[in-house]
Amino acid sequence: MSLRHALLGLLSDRPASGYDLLKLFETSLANVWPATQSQIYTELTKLDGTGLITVAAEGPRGRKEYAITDEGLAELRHWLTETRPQRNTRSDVLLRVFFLGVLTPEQARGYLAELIEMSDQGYENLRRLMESVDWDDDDLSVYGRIALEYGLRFNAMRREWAEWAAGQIK
Amino acid sequence: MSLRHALLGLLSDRPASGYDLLKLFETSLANVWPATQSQIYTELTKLDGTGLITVAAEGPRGRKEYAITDEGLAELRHWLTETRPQRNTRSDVLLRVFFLGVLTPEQARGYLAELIEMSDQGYENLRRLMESVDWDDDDLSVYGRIALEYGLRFNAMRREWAEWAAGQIK
DNA sequence: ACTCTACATTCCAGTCTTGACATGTCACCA
DNA sequence: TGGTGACATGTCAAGACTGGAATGTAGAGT
Repeated sequence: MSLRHALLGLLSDRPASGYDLLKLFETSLANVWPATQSQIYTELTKLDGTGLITVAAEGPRGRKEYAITDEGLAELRHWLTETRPQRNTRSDVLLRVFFLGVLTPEQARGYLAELIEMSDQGYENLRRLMESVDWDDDDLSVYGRIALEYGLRFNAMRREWAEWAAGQIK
Repeated sequence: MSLRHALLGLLSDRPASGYDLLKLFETSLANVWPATQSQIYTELTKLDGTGLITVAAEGPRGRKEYAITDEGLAELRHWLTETRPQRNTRSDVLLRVFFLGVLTPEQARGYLAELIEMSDQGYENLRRLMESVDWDDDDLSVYGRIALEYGLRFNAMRREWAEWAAGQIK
């Protein structure tokens, strides 16, 4: 259950409402840990209930601005330092590769060609994002840029692999 | 819901029991689409119910050997050719990177050092697997090797990225 | 005869996730 | 004043996933 920690992480930077957080998920975190609106609001209510966050202010339109508590920050630090990432990564993309044998070689190469295109687009999107953001020196900027670099390298790697793979067929 | 297609894919190679499939998931597919025993048996029952697979033979100890039907094979091909992979990939590893700012630089570098080690171990495990399997010319061998190569490149990429990232801190 | 391991399946409670539906408010502009 | 779009939250059903408990059989070795 890392959604909890994703929310704690975002709130550790600054207080925010559910709506704010939803926007943050749609932009910065979308590639790493997608979450829907209903999930976010549900989890915020739970976090509030367990005292890891608290309603710091209320605004117009029923806006509730949540802030992380000391307890929440401790939980976030604990997650970062004491627990190992081990979420089994599921890859829709790679799963299909295993079964390309049921298709014709042409179709299989077609699938890999789509992956190449997908990787190129992913790369381009991230490159544009990299340029559009004006990076500060604050923590989220530094580590956001590091995560973005990961995305760039990942897409480049996948592209090259898909090209190599297409050459392996038949 | 790709577990369904993972099972169809494995059964397209040869008939198998739930137990056989569980073993296959534990070995070959574990890195790509992990599934638990209860999930597999539940899904097999559903697939049998919708006619995509059928009980081809019964063996000792209540063993039920499932085989893919023509309808199932059609569904598998449809999934491979007509639907685009778009499963949002969740990355526990990368999510943490976003929030390393709440730690000290030393702790953050410590996390990246663990990622380096994790990547090295992943690489080594796959390299050993690559050597231990005696690869045939059949489809699952060809595409299994291609998927394995992906894993090797992925781990190498992640290692290099983590090294670079550690240098970016502070 | 006995025991142990691998084989083999079924069921369940609880949680996570998806994709809606429902409801209402504020600010701006025409 | 009326309409629109962004702001803002809450709830629900259905399906996916986790982790475990329960149950039993066949075969291989001692």
